[in-house]
Amino acid sequence: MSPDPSPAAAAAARDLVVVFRRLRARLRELPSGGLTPSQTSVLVRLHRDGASTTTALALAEGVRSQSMTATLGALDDLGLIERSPDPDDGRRHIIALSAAGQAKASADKQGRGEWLARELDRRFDASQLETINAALALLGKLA
Amino acid sequence: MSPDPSPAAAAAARDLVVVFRRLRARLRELPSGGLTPSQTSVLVRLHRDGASTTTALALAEGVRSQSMTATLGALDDLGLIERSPDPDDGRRHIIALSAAGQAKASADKQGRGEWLARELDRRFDASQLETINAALALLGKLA
DNA sequence: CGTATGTCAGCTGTACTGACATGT
DNA sequence: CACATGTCAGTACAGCTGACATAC
Repeated sequence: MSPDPSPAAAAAARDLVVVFRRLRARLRELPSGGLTPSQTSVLVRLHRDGASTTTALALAEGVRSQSMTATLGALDDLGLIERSPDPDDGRRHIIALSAAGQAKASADKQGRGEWLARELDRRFDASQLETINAALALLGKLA
Repeated sequence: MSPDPSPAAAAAARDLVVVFRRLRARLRELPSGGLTPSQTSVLVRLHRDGASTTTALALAEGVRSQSMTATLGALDDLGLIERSPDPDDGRRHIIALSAAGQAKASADKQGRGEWLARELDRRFDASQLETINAALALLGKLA
């Protein structure tokens, strides 16, 4: 018989899922230039951090490599990335933005890819952003 | 040409999706008694807040009524809820836990339904929980 | 040989839109 | 009549596991 959770913890647990579900729905209805949310996320990451590999991208996004393969396949079909063999390790492929991918990532700064960051700046001041980042750091430890 | 987002906002935007994706994956691998996360969420809500209707539950969970219908259909098939017509309004159905649903919701306090709340209590102190709740309140305004 | 990388195929969960029957 | 409630059907997205080829 474990004790009941504190009201603060119960409220947080209750709100976490709902808040995030609503944020995702909000993101989904933004202009995206025909890309899905996960595709946009990878495109923006490549633009920000430069070329990478399937496994590294999967780790950064918090998904399995098989899931990342699917996302990269879609981006490849759209001609937004280029997969070239790593000269140092034949198992690896270097994932880099194509010229079209570069252009799309830049254009997307006005769209979904950067919407959340701009919105956070628009709605919140520095101390509120600090609260959000502190909370994210805490929640990151749970996973 | 909008200005680049602040570093704090960019970091928050970057981490938000990944942290939540990992939390969901963590939740998914917990003992669930055969229920999916969305089913558990509705079951726990009915147990906590009492009987409701399809539309009210959809609002509370932040989804469309059609999506809630699917979740309720699954719970109904499992015999965990009962849908009875509202005597005051023939369009509405009262959604209530069955005896089996009551039992399952109680048992689930040790499982997924309450895991997050217990974990929050275990890992964090009152001021950290306050930070998390403050951040969730802020993020809720975005959606 | 065992290990790591990447891919393909198939499955599940979740929410969506559109269309519809029914009751207020 | 317009409007609200709930349902069914079809679709999209995103993650998963298992199996496999290839390279270290």
